[in-house]
Amino acid sequence: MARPSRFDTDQLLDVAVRLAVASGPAGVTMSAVAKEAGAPSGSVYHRFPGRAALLAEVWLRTVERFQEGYFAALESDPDVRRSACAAARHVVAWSRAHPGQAALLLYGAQDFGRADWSEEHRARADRGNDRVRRSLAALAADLGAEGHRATERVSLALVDLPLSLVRRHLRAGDPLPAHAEALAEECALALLGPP
Amino acid sequence: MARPSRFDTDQLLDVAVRLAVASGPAGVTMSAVAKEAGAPSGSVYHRFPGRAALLAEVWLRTVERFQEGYFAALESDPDVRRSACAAARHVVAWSRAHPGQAALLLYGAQDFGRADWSEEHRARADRGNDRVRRSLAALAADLGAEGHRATERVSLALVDLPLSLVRRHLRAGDPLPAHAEALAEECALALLGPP
DNA sequence: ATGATTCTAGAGGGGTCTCTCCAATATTGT
DNA sequence: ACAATATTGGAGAGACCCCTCTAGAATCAT
Repeated sequence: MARPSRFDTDQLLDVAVRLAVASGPAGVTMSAVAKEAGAPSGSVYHRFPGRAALLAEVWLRTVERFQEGYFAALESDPDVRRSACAAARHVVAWSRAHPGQAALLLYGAQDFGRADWSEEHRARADRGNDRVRRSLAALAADLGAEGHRATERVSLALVDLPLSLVRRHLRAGDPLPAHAEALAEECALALLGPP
Repeated sequence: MARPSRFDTDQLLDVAVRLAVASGPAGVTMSAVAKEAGAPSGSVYHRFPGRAALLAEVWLRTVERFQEGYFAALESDPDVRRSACAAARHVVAWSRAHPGQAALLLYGAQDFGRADWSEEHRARADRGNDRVRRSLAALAADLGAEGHRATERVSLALVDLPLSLVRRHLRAGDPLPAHAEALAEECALALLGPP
């Protein structure tokens, strides 16, 4: 029904990921993406109405890809503690498998200009965040510890701490060591407390 | 011996901190600092040879101010576990006392353009990092657990996890809750394992 | 073939930022 | 009073970036 595209959305987003890894979110400019993809700026603006939309899409695509497996891990086992371990491991394993996108995950939505996003993009981000929050609260409840504070501790164990482990190595430039998944699991179990 | 300065270094760095909190490291531009301080750009360039130097100074000043108390906490008690608790608490307490500078601490040197820093600035950053690494390794040894992996776990307990706790609240925009220090301490103890 | 549609292609305006440069100015030591 | 000096004050060049706009090319449906 029309001319075929030489530069499709995913391809441009891949370029954006590379640029963000190399120079941070600030390095993801419309002209940098165009140059790196070998495309004229017009093609980039044809796909994305502006820089804010590009940044939103690259962030949301990455987060949603990560969360897909994360949710699966969180409900992977009838034994809640085993699910928790799977979730902690998933953070590390996914980062190992996708080091570029993992580097993005270490930033926050704010670093990708959340304040300038469209209403839809913000809603999409909130949807994902809420889902994570609810899943972690449910897991905390299943562990027998309810309340805001217990959920906070579970979040630290299954999200922040594994991410910190990843950050520590990616920031230093070296790949994740072989024992990283095991370490994330041990730490998560220690934080969840005795059964 | 000369005309008195209307804009001294610390004053300009304070402005830089405010800008970084508001718009991230990318918002710390020479012209933004000048405008926010009510100074002409020439005055800013008189204090700092360029933007890289300004970013390095604002980052290093913040980190060094934080580390000052952190080292004291790490060696505050003959009982190693008590020192560890003090260190974990310090991260949260310092962030509570200095929310602006704490927001900077959640970034990394790379976000402040480390790649463009002078040799001196980089050496200064390395010196601080090495000192932290050594202190944590010594503490790990005192706990009876030696080796790379034990040090990594101690670092997670006494640096990354308390920082994650701070990040979680600052990113959301709310102040640190009253129980934050206690939570950091509990989590740190859980990660260090049984005595 | 023809028109409709989708996309490429890139020039250029308007803005911001970094950094340089020079004149003006206020203070101190003598 | 006067020279020395550290600093202010700001204009402006050059680079980069965001975005708009127009022209044309490639494809599909009829």
